[in-house]
Amino acid sequence: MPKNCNFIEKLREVGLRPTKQRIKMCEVLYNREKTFHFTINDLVKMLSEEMSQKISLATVYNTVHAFEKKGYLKEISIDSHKSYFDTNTSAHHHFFDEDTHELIDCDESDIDKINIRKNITGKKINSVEVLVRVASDNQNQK
Amino acid sequence: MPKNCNFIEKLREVGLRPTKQRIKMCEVLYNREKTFHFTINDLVKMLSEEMSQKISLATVYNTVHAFEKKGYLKEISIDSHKSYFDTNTSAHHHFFDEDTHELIDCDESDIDKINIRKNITGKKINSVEVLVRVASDNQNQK
DNA sequence: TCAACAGTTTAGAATTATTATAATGTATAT
DNA sequence: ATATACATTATAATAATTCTAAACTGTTGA
Repeated sequence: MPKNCNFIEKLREVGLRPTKQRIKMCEVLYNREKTFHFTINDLVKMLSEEMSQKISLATVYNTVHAFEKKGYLKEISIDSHKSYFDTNTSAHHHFFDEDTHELIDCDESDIDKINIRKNITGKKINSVEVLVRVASDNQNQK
Repeated sequence: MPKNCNFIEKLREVGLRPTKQRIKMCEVLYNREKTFHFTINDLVKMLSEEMSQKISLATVYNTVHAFEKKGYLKEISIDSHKSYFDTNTSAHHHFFDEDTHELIDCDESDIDKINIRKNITGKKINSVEVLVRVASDNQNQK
């Protein structure tokens, strides 16, 4: 698929140089049907599988954060030990499966709009995010 | 205040030995009007100020996690870089001030009850938590 | 009361995730 | 084509957390 041209343009639009590594990352992240969630570790694995030459860990970190800053990726805080990222950058909520450590998107229709009545003086709301933790029904429940 | 007896009993009830260090931690954490939020770092500082002898960092980690497992503390995920804990273990939501990195409790009345329409087969909901990120109104907004 | 044991604490080493550094490489505008 | 500014790389550094093994201390039962 010659989608790379799109990525080159996309990168250029937001002021990122379309380097080999960034284009490869775009392919891995965005050349797919659905958005998905990953940790840096996941991504490194995916990249090293897809690429002939290896990619530096530092580059993956830098590029992911560059993408995040530009709004290509969203970071999700669930677990203080790992950073999860989401290629779905729109405002949405998540389920987190505590058994498998898997993140699942909530559709907009899954949760009612959240109405916040409290106001912190001098502060504006940047985001409102719901995290629903789920686990297997029968076994241990925490 | 001779509240220590309560702590000794409380610890015993959940099967934790009432050692000097754990009792001290109970005092620092629960001998106060209001519940509060802290990071391990905060707690180490508070403890070293209050105690004559120093307490090992490893002990603080172990004991905090022991408390968490027993339901004395709740961990809150906000930031992948730091673990925040809350002495308020009831289900409630939070504001996070991105300027000061301060956590603020939501009263129950501040947010409507959240209704989740999606069901993950075979999984039960363990918790539903809302995090509202706020920041200064005028300056940078991310 | 006291010995023995199991659970705890401790300091420091190890681990893990992440970030900084400095040299080398490369995309871009001229 | 070339200079320059930005990227990438390997490695070192840092930060938070966990592990380890030895010393210590509540607890239990004699």
